[in-house]
Amino acid sequence: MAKVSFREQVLKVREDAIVASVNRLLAEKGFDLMTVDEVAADVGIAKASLYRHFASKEELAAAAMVRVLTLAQAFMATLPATEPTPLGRLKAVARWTMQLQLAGEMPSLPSQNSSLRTTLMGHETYLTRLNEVSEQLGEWIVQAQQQGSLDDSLPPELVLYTLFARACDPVLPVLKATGQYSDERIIELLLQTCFGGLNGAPGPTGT
Amino acid sequence: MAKVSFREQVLKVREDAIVASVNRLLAEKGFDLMTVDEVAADVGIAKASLYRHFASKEELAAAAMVRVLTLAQAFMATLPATEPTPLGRLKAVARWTMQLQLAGEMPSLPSQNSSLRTTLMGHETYLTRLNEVSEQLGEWIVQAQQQGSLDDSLPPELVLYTLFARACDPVLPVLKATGQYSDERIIELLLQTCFGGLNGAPGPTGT
DNA sequence: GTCTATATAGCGATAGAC
DNA sequence: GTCTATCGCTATATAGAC
Repeated sequence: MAKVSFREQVLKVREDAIVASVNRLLAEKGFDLMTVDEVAADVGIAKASLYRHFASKEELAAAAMVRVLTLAQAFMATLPATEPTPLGRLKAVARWTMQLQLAGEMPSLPSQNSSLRTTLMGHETYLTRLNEVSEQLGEWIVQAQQQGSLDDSLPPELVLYTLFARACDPVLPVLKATGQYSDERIIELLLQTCFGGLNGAPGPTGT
Repeated sequence: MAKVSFREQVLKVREDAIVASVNRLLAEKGFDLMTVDEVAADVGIAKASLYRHFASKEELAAAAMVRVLTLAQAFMATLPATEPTPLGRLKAVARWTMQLQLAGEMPSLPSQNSSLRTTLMGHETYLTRLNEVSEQLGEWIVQAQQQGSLDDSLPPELVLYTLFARACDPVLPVLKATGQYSDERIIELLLQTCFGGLNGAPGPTGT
């Protein structure tokens, strides 16, 4: 295992550079508009060389998703030390995803592209990472509901899906485009609408 | 003006059929994956005939958006008779958009496709309709905030964008795909998370 | 393993007959 | 105004030299 380490490390560095480019381009243009030629040009290699590392455009996107999920896992692992409450950790994760989006590093995949979904649903590493992240979040969600800091009338999976959806909420780029708000203010506003809702927390709920 | 009415009415019926097909296909596959060949096949005419009515694929999508916005306007015009409060009207609109999505008739446009955005930003009818709908919603938003039924610390435009975003929220199809919830339940859950937030209304806000 | 050059295919749009 | 047939372009993916 240590024998081929040098060549393999060089390879890994190259592939990391590729995935980083893919990640940025996915965030900037989305999967459908991103072309493999662009990726190759951005990395500075020929397209054919790219296909030596990844079998298809879909595999490139999957690698970028794995990268982001791994980053999320690393961030979540630090939270028990800084955030004492489950709700605090969930909000910290939501804030982290929004910061990623503001930084132009949140890959955006169309929910409808079937060839891409097929690849993702057959991609073991992606599924594993997604599962691990979901498990950890689900744990915190249930704990927050038990503490009464999250609405326990909501199915935990709905809360999970909502957090995933807010990670790529189109409201964020629209707010950003108005130029009226600082990045910090955008994040605070979106956290407010996500967790507190539009009604406002202490006010009336009904009607 | 009355002279050509018959031929023009025939034309209009044909075009309505085209736009209805486009609307359904946009909801089903999204703009990027929808092909003009499919539209022609769905309507039952040749592609060249389609291009006699609409200049481009982007114009087709714009027509579908105008259709939906017009339907929304018609629905909103009925609300003062049935919904006494501004918040009630906003919730009714949100519910209506979710029903449209559940019915498979909410066209989904990518927020990133630039050629499409260019066409939309130059499409007078679309811009007018969009403006009218936004104006009416904005009015109700401000009223609801004044009554204390919507959080008045949120910029009204943020509330507006949020309502637009929830109209095509990806959480809805995901919930639907689990098969665990009735359509009515899905709508209630999403209204709850949108207006009441994840925290739950009477509970603690901070942390 | 990286390159240049090319195969292959799908799609938006149009020509031209009727 | 509708059709069939086709153009022209772009993008994924691959062949083959080095």
